Amino acid sequence: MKTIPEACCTLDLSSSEQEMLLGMFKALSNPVRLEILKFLITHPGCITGNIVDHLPVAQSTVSQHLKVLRDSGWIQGTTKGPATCYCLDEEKIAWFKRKIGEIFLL
Amino acid sequence: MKTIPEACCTLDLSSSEQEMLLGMFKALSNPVRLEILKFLITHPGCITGNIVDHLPVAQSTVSQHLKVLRDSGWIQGTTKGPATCYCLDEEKIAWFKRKIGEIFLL
DNA sequence: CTGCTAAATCGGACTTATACGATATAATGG
DNA sequence: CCATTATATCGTATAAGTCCGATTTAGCAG
Repeated sequence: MKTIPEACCTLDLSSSEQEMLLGMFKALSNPVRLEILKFLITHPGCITGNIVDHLPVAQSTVSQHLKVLRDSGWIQGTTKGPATCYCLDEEKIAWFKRKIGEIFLL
Repeated sequence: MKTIPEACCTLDLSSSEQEMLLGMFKALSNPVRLEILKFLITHPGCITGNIVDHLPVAQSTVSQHLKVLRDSGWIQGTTKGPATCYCLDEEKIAWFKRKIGEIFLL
């Protein structure tokens, strides 16, 4: 027999927060993007070309992945002449960690 | 000119840990699965049918998503008669939070 | 303005993920 | 053993993601 259990607690997460979270999870659901993020953790301020040299994929592919990481909030890119310099987006990452902590109060 | 910056730090993450992390990110990269997880946070111990009633998708689809969430480590299912009772996998979630903290030491 | 370097975007083949209905499995009650 | 209830799995159509080479955009030096 199906008995719907009572909610044991509430969970407030606005739809924009949920969308943000979903985007951040989606961005890191790809092994190449996780590798790029790992590389940027140990090599902050790298340019696209450094990342291309470090990975076995084409330049255009890396560029697409960087866009996903930028759009989702994990990294920030700043133009330095003809190159683009990438760093972690510390504010968004701190937000992510905080939200995960709030959602999973174990 | 491309100058490869020095690594500013190390990041030790075994390949099995990385795979685990990737699987957990991948699992929550889908809006239906995020919704299921949210429901299980507020309604621990629900059975599949409760989740099916709560979402606008077919039973077979929910069952597939539950499998992904189980395989990735977010939830645990225990058989209770003909039904399956789902809860968060607190140990794995704690591991996830810890790893995220270790990786992003901001 | 021209040439050079770095990165981004486009177009397309190919792979993977998601959804559904139909069917199979599994426990329980009569 | 048969019917019922609850899930899980299968087959498959459609949608989304990934990759590459080719091209475009953008900054800078001469």
